[in-house]
Amino acid sequence: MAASRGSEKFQNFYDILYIYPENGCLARRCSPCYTLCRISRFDASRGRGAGEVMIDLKLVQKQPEVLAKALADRHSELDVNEFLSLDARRRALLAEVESLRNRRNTASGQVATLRREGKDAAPLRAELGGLSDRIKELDGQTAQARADVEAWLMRVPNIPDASVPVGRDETENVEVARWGRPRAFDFPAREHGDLGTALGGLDFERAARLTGSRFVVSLGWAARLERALVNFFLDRHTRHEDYIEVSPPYMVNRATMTGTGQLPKFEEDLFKLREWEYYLIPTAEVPLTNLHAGEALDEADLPRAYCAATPCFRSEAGSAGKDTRGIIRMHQFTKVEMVRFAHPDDSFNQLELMCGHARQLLELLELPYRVITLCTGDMGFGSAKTYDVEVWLPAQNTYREISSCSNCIDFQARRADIRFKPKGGKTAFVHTLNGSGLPTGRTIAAILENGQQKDGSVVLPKALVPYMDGAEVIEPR
RNA sequence: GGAGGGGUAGCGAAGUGGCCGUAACGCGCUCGACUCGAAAUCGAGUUAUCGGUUAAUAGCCGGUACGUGGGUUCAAAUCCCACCCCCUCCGCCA
Repeated sequence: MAASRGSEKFQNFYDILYIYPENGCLARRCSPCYTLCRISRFDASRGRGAGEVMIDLKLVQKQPEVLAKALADRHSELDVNEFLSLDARRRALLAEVESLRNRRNTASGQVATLRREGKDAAPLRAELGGLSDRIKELDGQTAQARADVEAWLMRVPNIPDASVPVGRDETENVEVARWGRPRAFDFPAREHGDLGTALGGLDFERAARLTGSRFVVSLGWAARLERALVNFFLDRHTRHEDYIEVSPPYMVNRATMTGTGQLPKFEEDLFKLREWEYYLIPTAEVPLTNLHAGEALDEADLPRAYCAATPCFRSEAGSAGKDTRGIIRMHQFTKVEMVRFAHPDDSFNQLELMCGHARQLLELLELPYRVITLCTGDMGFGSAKTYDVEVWLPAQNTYREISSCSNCIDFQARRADIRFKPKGGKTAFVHTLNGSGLPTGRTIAAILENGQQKDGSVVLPKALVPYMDGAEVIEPR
């Protein structure tokens, strides 16, 4: 299936990997990620690693360039050779300690036999005296070697799907769809921050006083509009689509953040509690995807869909000076998130479906948008394929991201240990998808800018009128 | 915060130092028998993972895993210590 989608550039790449054809999802199951990143399972509820590191090094030993290429397409700084030496050390230690254990186990069995027969086991016991200490010592070294390997693997990004264009940065993303026509203005379109402030709904000054920059206070119609949008979005997802509404924790532990890929690499993007090993969620994707961490779902339960409206907290480290006007980039914003758990054979269909759900919302809100496929250099860490939906913002005279829909395939499922049991087959990792549907802030920005009139009033989309107690227009005071 | 109970395979649950982790028993699942077909019934099968070997995620050999970590022991699901989570009751509290 991936082969038919595959770009020429990736064709070779995936052909190498067509090794495990039994499960019908060739490219994904054969991706280097599958063989490489069989990272230790951890029990999210307990917040620490519980399993063995699971690595199949053979493929990398034979084809180290496979992973190297994937990393290069991602512009990753990771060096495959570093991994190879780390893992070689791990395996050498493992072989040694395992043979010692074997010796101890057989000898212990002999002691038991001798005792049962009433013979003297003392000499044998004396011989085994120092064995456990030596094993303990080697165990420590092995655990460290394993941790080194694991730490390396946790920083390996997901492998791009064959259909993803190879590219350096956002300039090489590919537009795949466009809906609606940007309105022609017979007056200069005003920026949403100005409009919202003038209409008395947005207050940046007081927010800065309460907290700091990149926060906003919504008042009156703006607060009401935010609530209306949350209800409108959730109603669509739960009444017209198959999503189960969730109200999750807004702060989660370290294992949960690791499960979806925010940690260990992106700690600086997160707000962390000082006295607790808890983090504020940057998106509801984190609690929703981890909802089934450590579980094995019924195959019949797939696909399974959840949605949640939550605040999202982001430090926006590294974006100083970017989007300083308006409410495009806040430390806290409210977003409705969609998450889907899919069968590996079905996940790319589910991506199209879910992206369609996000697009539908914009169409109902009469907001022009376009859809782009992110290239390899612009994709998020955990994603194998991402569509960005971009809404038209007249004041910026451009399309801006309002939803990002990603298929993470088995990347997060492996980290969070989310599996399913196929009928008559071995348990396998599910595929996880997530998408915004939609954030309230950027949606309000788009509604204000696209619906503005010459007198500074804003016409609301018809779909929202019932959610706004019948109000059709936001009037200047 | 205090007292008590609990955490074992996909699920429930037995198991108090070696013959019990290819984990009793039950459910589920897979295959088969019976049946026109199904249900019911009967029979058989069914933990995961790491390392080695290998073309192999097939076999075979070995290791590990009974909430997590540590300790005692030749040997730990089992004994000891600490911690986490769940349940019941008490206290406090939005």
